[in-house]
Amino acid sequence: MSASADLRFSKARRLLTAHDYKSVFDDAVLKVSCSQLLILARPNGLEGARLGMVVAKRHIRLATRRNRLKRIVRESFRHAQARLACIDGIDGGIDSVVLARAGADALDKRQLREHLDQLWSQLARKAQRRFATGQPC
RNA sequence: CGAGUUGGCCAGACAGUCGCUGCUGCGCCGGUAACGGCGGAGUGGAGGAAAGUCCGGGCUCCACAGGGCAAGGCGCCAGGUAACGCCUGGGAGGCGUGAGCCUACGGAAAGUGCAACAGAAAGGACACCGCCUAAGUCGUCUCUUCGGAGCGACCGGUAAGGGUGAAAAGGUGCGGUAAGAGCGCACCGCGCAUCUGGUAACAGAUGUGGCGAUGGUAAACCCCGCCUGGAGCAAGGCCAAAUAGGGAUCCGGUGCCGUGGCCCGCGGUGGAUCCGGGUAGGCUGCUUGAGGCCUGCGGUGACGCAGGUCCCAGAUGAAUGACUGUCCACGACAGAACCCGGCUUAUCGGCCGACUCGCACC
Repeated sequence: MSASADLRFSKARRLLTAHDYKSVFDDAVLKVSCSQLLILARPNGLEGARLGMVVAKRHIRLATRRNRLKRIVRESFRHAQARLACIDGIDGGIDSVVLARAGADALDKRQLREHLDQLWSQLARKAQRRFATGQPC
């Protein structure tokens, strides 16, 4: 099957351990954001993109709102992952961590999806500019 | 029909597509195997509060002879329960026309404390304005039938009335009296005794006391009775890379270093295996339970007993979502994290049962 048709989101597509998260935070060469969200990312050298999330209780108090936000982020990543899996100049996909800022739960789901889709496009373009110039990773 | 009380139930529905996760088959790959990975199928997948973490248990580890003290909690009576601060039934007091609702509801004749302002006085009544002048004393007063009478003062009596206050020392009425007073009586209240009903809380009746015995406050100290060891699933158990240091056994026909003039010896150093240790990580605990539903029986009820039947989340960077369409009442509060029983708080609406009041009609 082709990567572009793959909309699944198995465990191979997620950051699972504290190590995975730490390596993204320590080497976040890519960064895109809006007022409610921040995405840090780096190439992972693996086949396919991976997603992690940090939604702090400090910023979003209610568990229901946190769950809702995570679901929306996962869903948008699921649809956007093909763009992050094959980027010119990178051998493999990129790891991303989505951080929620205070007020992220004030957006409705449609607004959130729009913001996220924009951010994923920005991230793909940035990655392409950063690495397509021949700079090895 | 309207207004209300109370008990219980539901928590948008359906279809399609794309996803997540537990379980059970299937196929392929790796592996001696246990098992792991990938693909695909079927099937299960948040709540009435999952919440607050306020109580009570189970479970686990630690501690523990017994008794006392301290500290904290609870507090009408009886029952239910694994247990409770919960629930049920009953009593008492309060609220409501009523159905019903509310109550931290033990003790103030063991002690200590507290009560602003007002008021004379706030706790063994010491009376401010009043009321009274019977008994006693006095008078240079008035009258006199010469016995006294009146008036005034003193000595006193009193707690009816006024006023203050949240509260003023039983209440109301009649008698009584100089005026008054449980001083006497009737009824009510209160205390005590006996009897009756009730398991009891308590209620009723009768008698009795004469109420200066016993004002309030114990979510003030306190007293009495009962209860309570500590920590929590990051509990606890198992596997175990790495790494520090450790123990045992074996191996070189005994190397190297030290001690020494040299040999033996002694100490250190090497390799292998095993033990122990336990970090990262993984597994387990982890969902079959004081379990749900149905029927019958016992009980006013909470609930209990018996039989039948069902298996109904188990994630772990953390699963229930997204999109499209149709319909309607246009969808609130809100997300399991070891598990139960409660309480409390949040909440759009809807459904069912029982009962009360008002109006209309028969």
